[in-house]
Amino acid sequence: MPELPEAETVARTLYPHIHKCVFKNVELLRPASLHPLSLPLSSLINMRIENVWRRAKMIMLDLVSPSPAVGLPSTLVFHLRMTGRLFTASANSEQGKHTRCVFELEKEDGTSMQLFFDDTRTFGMIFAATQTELEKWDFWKNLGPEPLEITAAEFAGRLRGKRPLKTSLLDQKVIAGIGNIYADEALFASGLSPLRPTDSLSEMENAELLCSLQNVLRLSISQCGSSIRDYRDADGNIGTFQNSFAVYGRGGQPCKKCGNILEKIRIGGRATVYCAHCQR
DNA sequence: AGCGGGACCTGTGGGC
DNA sequence: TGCCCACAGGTCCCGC
Repeated sequence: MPELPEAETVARTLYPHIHKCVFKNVELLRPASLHPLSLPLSSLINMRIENVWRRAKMIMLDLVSPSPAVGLPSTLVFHLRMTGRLFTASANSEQGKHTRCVFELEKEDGTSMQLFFDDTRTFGMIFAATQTELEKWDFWKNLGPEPLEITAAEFAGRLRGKRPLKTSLLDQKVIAGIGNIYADEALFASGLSPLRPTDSLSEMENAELLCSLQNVLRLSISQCGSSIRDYRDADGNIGTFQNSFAVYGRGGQPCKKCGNILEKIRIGGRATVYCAHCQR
C-alpha cells in the first residue's frame, strides 16, 4: 500500500520518463477519480512537466505553460491511496480493467507515450490545481511536516493528547506520509508500545521514535518500498522492504528479537502487530 | 474537542 | 468446487 517510501519510489522512477514531456491529450475513464476541487483535465493540454516529486503519500507533477495565463494548473497531484498505480507505456497501449485515466504525452524528441493511472479499488484521486486551489484543499492545508525533514523538538511538540501513539503516527496532520506498515515497524524499532498514551513519552523516547521512524523510512526507500500485493513502481518493479518486516503482517509469529509471540490487535480500526515483551 | 467506527471499493483467501 | 465473509487500509464523515 503506497505510503511515503512507495510514493517516493514512484516519483523517482517516473521522473526520467516524463520530465520535460508535454500533455497532448487526456482521457478520464472514471470521472469520480477526479478530486471535486480539481480543474478539468483538459486544462493540462500543452502544459509541460517540469518536476516530479512527493509530498506525504502524494505524487506531485509541477507544470509550466508555454503561454502563461491566469487559472492554469501549476500542479497535477496523484494520491494513490491503497491500490493506485502510475506508470508509463508506449503510445496506444491497451487499457486495463482498472485503468482510470490515460494521459498522452509528447517527449522532447517529438515522439509520443502514455501515462496510465490504474486504481483497482478506486480510492485514489487526481487533482489538477492552481496554487490557490491547492491551498483551499483542507487535507493539503492541514498536512503535517515531512518525517524526514522534521527536528526532534518539532516532532515532540506535535505529539500531544492521550490517544494511542499509533493513532497519532497515522494522523496526517501530526506528521505526513506514515501509514499502517511504517507506524508498526517504527514502533517496534523504537521499543514503544502502540498503545502508549501519546503524551506519556519522555524526551528521550520521543527522540528515539523519530530516529526509528526515519531509519525505517530511509531503509525502505533504499529498497524501493514494500510490495504487499498491488504496489509497483513506475517501471513495474516491486519493492523488497516487505522481506524486512519485523512485525507488520506477522501477528501470531515469534518476535525476531525475543522469540515471544507477536500480538495482533486493533487500534483505531487498524490491524496492529507488536511485541508485548519488547515494546513498552 | 477528541475519539471511535462506518463507508467507500474490489480482490483475495480461509473456512466450511 | 463453490459460496460466504472477513480483511486489506487512507481518508472522510457522522455521532457520541
